[in-house]
Amino acid sequence: MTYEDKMFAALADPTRRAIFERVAERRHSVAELARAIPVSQPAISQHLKVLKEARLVRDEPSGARRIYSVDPEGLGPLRQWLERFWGDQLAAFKTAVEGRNNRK
Amino acid sequence: MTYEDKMFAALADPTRRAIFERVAERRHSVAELARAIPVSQPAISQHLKVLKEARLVRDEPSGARRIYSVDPEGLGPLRQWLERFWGDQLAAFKTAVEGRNNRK
DNA sequence: TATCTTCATAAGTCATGGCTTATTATAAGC
DNA sequence: GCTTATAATAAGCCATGACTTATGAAGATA
Repeated sequence: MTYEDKMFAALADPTRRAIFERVAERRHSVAELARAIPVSQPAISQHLKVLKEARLVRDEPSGARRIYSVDPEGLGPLRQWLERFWGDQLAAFKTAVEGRNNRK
Repeated sequence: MTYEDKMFAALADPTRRAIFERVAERRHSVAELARAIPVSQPAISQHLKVLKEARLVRDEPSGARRIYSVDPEGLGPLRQWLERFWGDQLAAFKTAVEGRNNRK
């Protein structure tokens, strides 16, 4: 599975996106996330594992805790993917408008 | 389920992304997509339904065929979501670098 | 009208994924 | 050293989702 696949798959789950969004805001320990989000601690750990394998978050030990933070370059591939289509989309919009006009 | 949820879920599947990418390039009929992508025609239709409900593609009848094209504004929400984090990501990168420097 | 094409839907199968509880490992604090 | 806190992993459950074949509806073509 490519990283692109993993990234899209990781962001597909709402709970996991919620975790990512919190981590993006500021670094969190697992327990903090488990307190903030209504799923069990193991569920949080499992989601973090998926996010980590998609290179969206990093982790760092801090005593008994493990601090998760955003991988700074994590969303790069998503941005690149999006930009591949952004120009195309504008072009498509243009031709769509033109098509509508021609049809009249 | 919100449109944001639907959009991320729709883009999570590789086959469905492949369909979207082809449709983004140029408009396709269902049969064309079924010829190009190694799944059955019903599978294509099912994927297109998901993409349509996520507002990523539009369809238009053309005789017995049905032509699918990109919804010009379809990726807008994804772009907005991404931009929410892009600044944060750069900031996080900055603080990460600073943290590394301070630690030395 | 009869046939062929195109596409959507129905129904069923199978794998995956998100969740839980139970358990274990490691570090901190008394 | 013992207990408490933190987090990862294991095992199992259940819903969802991606696919298939079968079928039916609607338009094109003869």
